[in-house]
Amino acid sequence: MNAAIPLPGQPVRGSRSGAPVMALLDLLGRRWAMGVLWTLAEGEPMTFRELQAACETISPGVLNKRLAELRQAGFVTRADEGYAVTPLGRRAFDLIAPLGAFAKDWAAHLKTA
Amino acid sequence: MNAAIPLPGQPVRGSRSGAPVMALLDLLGRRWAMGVLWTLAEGEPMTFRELQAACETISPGVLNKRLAELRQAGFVTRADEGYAVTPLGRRAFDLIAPLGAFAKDWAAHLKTA
DNA sequence: ATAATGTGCTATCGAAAAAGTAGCAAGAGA
DNA sequence: TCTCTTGCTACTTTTTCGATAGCACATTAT
Repeated sequence: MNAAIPLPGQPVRGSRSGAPVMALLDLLGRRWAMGVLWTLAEGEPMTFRELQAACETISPGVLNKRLAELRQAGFVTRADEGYAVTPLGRRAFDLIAPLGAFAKDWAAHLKTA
Repeated sequence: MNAAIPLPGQPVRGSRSGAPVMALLDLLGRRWAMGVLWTLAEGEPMTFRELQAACETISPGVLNKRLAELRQAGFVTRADEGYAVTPLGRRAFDLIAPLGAFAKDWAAHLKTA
């Protein structure tokens, strides 16, 4: 019934002791988690439906769940104008942002190989 | 029987056009994908069972599947001594490595808040 | 006042993925 | 040959996801 949100210090996937990085990987490794953060960071603030449309194929139930998790993790907040990333969430996004450029190299690499 | 692995240029979660970054987020956003890459990058080369033990709670079926995906994506190879990351996989790891330090800040932030 | 429309979700249900456990085939060593 | 290790595969249960329907509330239009 309850799906616990991975938090540092508690047993999570990959670590019974809840090593912070494993808790983070568990949280961000859930389907759509990084996609939502990525999309929101590029277009905040966004309403629920805007976010849903931007993600193209996400279902409302999953979006709602990911938003709840990201909010509890302190990465996202909800203001009057819609959802936005917190300063902490912005830092997280800044860390995964370079993946964009890398992904292009990766695509090129796959074509060659 | 075969679950397609996300590739740039093909429809993936978050993008019908297969934007490289979305394909990458789909691939790495699968359960355990980043954890396996992380663990392997820190201890390569590793045998199947070493990797399994290092991940503590992964099941062999999932590990096998993630390894197959990561190999097809060009991030991991299999040599005589065991599994290892490719130069491309190393680059990917280098990008997510800063998450380790960030995770500690995040843990501290959650305690304060 | 009433109806129509938009927003933010929640509910439901079948499908897919992951967790947990058993065990097998192949090779090494005793 | 018997045993042990390695690298998986198979199977069953549990969890998560995906897709769709639709409800409560607010706003605007008639």
